[in-house]
Amino acid sequence: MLKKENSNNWARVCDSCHSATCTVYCRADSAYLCAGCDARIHTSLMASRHERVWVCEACERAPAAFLCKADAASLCASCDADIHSANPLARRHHRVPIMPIPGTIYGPPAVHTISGGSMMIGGTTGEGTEDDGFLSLNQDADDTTIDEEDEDEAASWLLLNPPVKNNNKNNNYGMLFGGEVVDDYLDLAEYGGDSQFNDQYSVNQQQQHYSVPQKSYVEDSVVPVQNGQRKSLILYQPPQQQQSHHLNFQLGMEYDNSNTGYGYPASLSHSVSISSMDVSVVPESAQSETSISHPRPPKGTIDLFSGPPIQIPPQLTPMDREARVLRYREKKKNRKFEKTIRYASRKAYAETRPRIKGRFAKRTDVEVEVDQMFSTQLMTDSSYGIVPSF
DNA sequence: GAAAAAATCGCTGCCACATACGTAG
DNA sequence: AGCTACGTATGTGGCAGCGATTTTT
Repeated sequence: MLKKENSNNWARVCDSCHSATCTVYCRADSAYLCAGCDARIHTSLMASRHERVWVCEACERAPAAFLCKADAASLCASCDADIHSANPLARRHHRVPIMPIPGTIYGPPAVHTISGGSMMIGGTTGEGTEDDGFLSLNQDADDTTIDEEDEDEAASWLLLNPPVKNNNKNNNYGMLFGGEVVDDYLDLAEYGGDSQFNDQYSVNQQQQHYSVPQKSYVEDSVVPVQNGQRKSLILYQPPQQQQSHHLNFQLGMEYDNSNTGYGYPASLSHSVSISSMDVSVVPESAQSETSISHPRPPKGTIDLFSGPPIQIPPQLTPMDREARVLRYREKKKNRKFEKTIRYASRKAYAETRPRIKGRFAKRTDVEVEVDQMFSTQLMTDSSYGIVPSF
């Protein structure tokens, strides 16, 4: 909805080149700059310290004042007021004051000087990984937007703490270290299904290894909900776990908390809050695990979900944060959106099954006989049997 | 420009039944 | 421990229906 207004002819042009549409506003220079000019001007160390903010994505004429999480858009005060007073739904959009863009966003990565999750609000961190998109000069504005969203999404993960449901007195759940989230959060559904419970971190081990999932058929990734359900969960953290740990980061590696039997309780959900573009079809079992926001606790168990939300403030170091963002991006890149067929035999049967308006219909006796004859003949002709399940 | 209508899009539930899985004997 | 029988749960695809969103009038 914001983009409609972007197409107008009133977008402010770059004060430097006077040709391209501006994307950032430099407060030090009091200048609106396009991506190219901003990169050129602010690549030097001194200039990179200029405080800049994104230009409002709606009017493209004023510095952004707020970041709307729902729209993933930076908006000036005027547009923010207009857009978010339009209807009750819009009013509920979570907006935060926009933060200045740290360092140089187009050149080499800026040195991390900001710690903690709140640095993410502006949508940039100056990270310099090859694919993080911050950003080469050749990349266009769309890429910028995508990377903003990507970064913001990653940030939203980092800002949250994972739920830990304490129903096993011997487990530390492998989820928290010094108030921070261990792998399972960013590695949600790395292998899907039960396998996520195998992701473990060994406090006293320095070596890392992959936890081989027992059921590896679900490869889909799950983006965690940005707020709401998971936030409201109670975190438990054994005191000794708070002391220290090594975050032996390697891209794509799984941590191993071997002294945890299960990283997650089975009833814990990975709620999904993603756009329709990000929706991937997953097997029903996996889907159910990821879509039930508040599973009803079994009888005799304590409902840890019903209490007031308790949040432990994030204590991420910049290195931790960077590691997680990288891991998040890696996983996002490897996400699979195809539907995973677990049982080919069932697929084969479903495809041959008679339907009425798309629904499976009962087979008549004649159809059953014909089908049996057909399948028998096939077996004799080509040794065709039941499609093996996998 | 605003409002209403129409069109489009995306998600969800339903159905039957072979197969997987768990339990008891 | 291994086997069998039985009951229950799961997964599969295409369509209708619904709500949300976008486009047209």
